[in-house]
Amino acid sequence: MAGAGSGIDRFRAFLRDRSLRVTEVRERVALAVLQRHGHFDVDEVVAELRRGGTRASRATVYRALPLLEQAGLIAATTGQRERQRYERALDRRHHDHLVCTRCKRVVEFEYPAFEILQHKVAEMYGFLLTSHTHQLFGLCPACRRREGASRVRHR
Amino acid sequence: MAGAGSGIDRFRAFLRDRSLRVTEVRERVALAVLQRHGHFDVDEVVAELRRGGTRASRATVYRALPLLEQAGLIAATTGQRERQRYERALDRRHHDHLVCTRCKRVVEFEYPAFEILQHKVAEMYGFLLTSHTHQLFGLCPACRRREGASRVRHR
DNA sequence: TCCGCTATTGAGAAATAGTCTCAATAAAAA
DNA sequence: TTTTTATTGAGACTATTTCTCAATAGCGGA
Ligand SMILES: [Zn+2]
Ligand SMILES: [Zn+2]
Ligand SMILES: [Zn+2]
Ligand SMILES: [Zn+2]
Repeated sequence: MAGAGSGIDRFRAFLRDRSLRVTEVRERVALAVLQRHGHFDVDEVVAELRRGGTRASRATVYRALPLLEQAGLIAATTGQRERQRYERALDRRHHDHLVCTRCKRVVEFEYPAFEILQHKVAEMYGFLLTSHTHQLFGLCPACRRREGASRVRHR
Repeated sequence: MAGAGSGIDRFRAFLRDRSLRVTEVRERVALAVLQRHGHFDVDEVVAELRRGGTRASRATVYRALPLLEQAGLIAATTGQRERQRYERALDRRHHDHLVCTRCKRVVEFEYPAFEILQHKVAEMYGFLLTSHTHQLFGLCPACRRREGASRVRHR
């Protein structure tokens, strides 16, 4: 298991790869999150940095975390925060959603195996399951095709 | 398949069950959402009502939708909107989360079948899967036990 | 049916979370 | 070292949701 050191290296490589700058603050944030054990949010990172004598602005941390995520150093544990939406449930079977991240198209899918496994997992940990969120994100067929053209996207 | 009528009845029963009042506005909101076909958000409901001559305040609709959800007339299609959180991903295997809605405890689980099925579903619809959110909500063992005592909770 | 109690409503204020602006700073290239 | 330009910080701003409180309206009992 590699430590924070190799994480930093990977992050630097990631930044250079897309001609982003390897900065003091970005490295501090990277070190801070790599030391963490559990789950954390933006302000916890800011606080951690401050404790270590680095005063980074919230905006900067907000900007850094997605980079660390893209570099594979951290993962978001809560989905993408968007406006709450609903749909009719009466007389409809439960289903989950496949969402195109480019055109926002939503496809509904019904796949009972998921629900069965979810209950199995809950049972395994003694939880009484009451609900779940399950959304798959990706590119829909149309956007996949279009994707070939619109290439690299520097920042 | 039962129409909006039986939905209203069910909603009334739900309200009476917990000594909540069956009001004009709540019924209007219920009717509005039961007519809907696809996904919708709060403001779309407000607009729909207004079109039908009912001027309900956004706050009221915000208050009514969770009731309709609890009554089983509608379902939220986006997870629970909460502050974004992260966790270290480097040198960790992917996992999803089981969250206790009472004490907020988080249990991590790793269950490869989910990821395999997710890819299968994506493929089925021609999507190129890039990420997902998958969280299970319920009561953890400790809170389940405690739940026996703390009963009905009137509003 | 009318009365009284209190839940619900409306309107806007407040809270919450995240993004944007822009002048100052600091990487990296030359 | 100089030049170029990405990044930073601080706070303003946006978007979404929740809260506050006076006015209104269900609902149970007389
Ligand atoms: Zn599901
Ligand atoms: Zn749906
Ligand atoms: Zn997963
Ligand atoms: Zn986790």
